[in-house]
Amino acid sequence: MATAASNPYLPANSLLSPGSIVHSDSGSSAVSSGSGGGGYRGDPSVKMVQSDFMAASNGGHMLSHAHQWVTSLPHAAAAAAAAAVAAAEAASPWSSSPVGMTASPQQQDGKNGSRDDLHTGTALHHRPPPHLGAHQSHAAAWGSALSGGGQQQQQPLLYSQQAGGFTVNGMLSAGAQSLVHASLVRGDTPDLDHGGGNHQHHQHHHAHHQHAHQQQQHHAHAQQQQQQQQQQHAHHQSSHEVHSDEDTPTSDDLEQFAKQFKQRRIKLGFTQADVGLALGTLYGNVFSQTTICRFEALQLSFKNMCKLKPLLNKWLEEADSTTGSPTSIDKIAAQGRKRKKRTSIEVSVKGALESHFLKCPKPSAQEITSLADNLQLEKEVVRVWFCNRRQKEKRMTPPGVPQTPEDVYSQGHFLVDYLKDEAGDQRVTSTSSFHQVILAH
DNA sequence: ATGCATGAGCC
DNA sequence: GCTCATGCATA
Repeated sequence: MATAASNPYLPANSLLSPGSIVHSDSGSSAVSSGSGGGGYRGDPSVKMVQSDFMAASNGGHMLSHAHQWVTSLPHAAAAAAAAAVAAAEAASPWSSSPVGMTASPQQQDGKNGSRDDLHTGTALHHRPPPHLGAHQSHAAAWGSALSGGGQQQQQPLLYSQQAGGFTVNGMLSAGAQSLVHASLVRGDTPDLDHGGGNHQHHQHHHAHHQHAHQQQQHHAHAQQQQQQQQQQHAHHQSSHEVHSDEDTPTSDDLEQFAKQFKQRRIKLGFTQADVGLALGTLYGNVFSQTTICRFEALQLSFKNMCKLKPLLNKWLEEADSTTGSPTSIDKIAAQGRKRKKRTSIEVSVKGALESHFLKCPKPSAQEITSLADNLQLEKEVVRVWFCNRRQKEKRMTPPGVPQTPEDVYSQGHFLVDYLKDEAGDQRVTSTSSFHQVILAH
């Protein structure tokens, strides 16, 4: 169905003057980031024409006409692929892991280690969280993170400034809570763990499983930092591993942590959004509900998970230590980032896209163009769709795959089938519990 | 919880 | 133009 044709977002920033700052390259765009421009939502003053924005932000290519954002597609030409879609949606090809320590996900590779503020608080990594008692079979780690060029980029640190006063210490500064307006503590009782639909708390056993080595042999890469030895040590400590925030966790660690994190978070009565904001006020990096959610669901890349874990871990510690303290949360105005209205792609069209994706995950510009033409979608929309589709496949947890063994069976088999991939990419994942279950099955 | 989108950095 | 981290908007 067509999305609203006109969508006047309200840019609060100074940018987007059709004639002044038309930059066609991303490199020079100083548009976003930094200097909280003020939320466009809260400032309904300016209106702009979408086409202008379009021309300015996307390499300057013009659309056929003004409101081309409308993406509707009447004919259901590719309805046949619908089934495939469903399947593919749920299945995410994982490769098996390289066991051992073949891969070492480097979070920020050396070349552009500009992201320092991440470690602002790393100094106080003290008490190891009381977690992890369940299982541990970190035989392998995800090797996925071996990017050829290592193009890690990091956020330009937005909103680091907080209006003096609204947040004391993120949201849980012990002792300071009194002066905080405890307005928004979710009224829910602090000891419900059904809260936001959290249901999977049981742990399953994993059989140690390590197979199919799939080493990354992209091209010669020589930058290597030592950071994975710790896990090997902890390996023979049959009780629980003791990883400090510095080392590289295994996928099991992450899985464990994510689960525990979610549990604690809910117990403490915080929403994902709260946490995201707290991280911002505590460490200078705000994160959205989306990100927290994806973290908990392991829907981020391994590298990304590794990067966020320390932050969340510290938040957890804080939160745990200040039990029962009401906290404050404030909205920090969203960035003045005018977005194109989300295009809603029809199911039938998605089906078509899916089938194409299965055949060719990386269509050429030309193919994209014709595909877009056939589906009557904007080329850019199609391009982005493929990008997102590819990205989705690289996540830790295949979308829709539940964490419980039972559920795994129901849709597990095709997980295995999709264990294919094109050449250059090795998103090696390894032993994640359910994966093993499937294979063992 | 997720789909579509933005943008930095790389090629 | 791609990847990757991330998020607004929405189902």
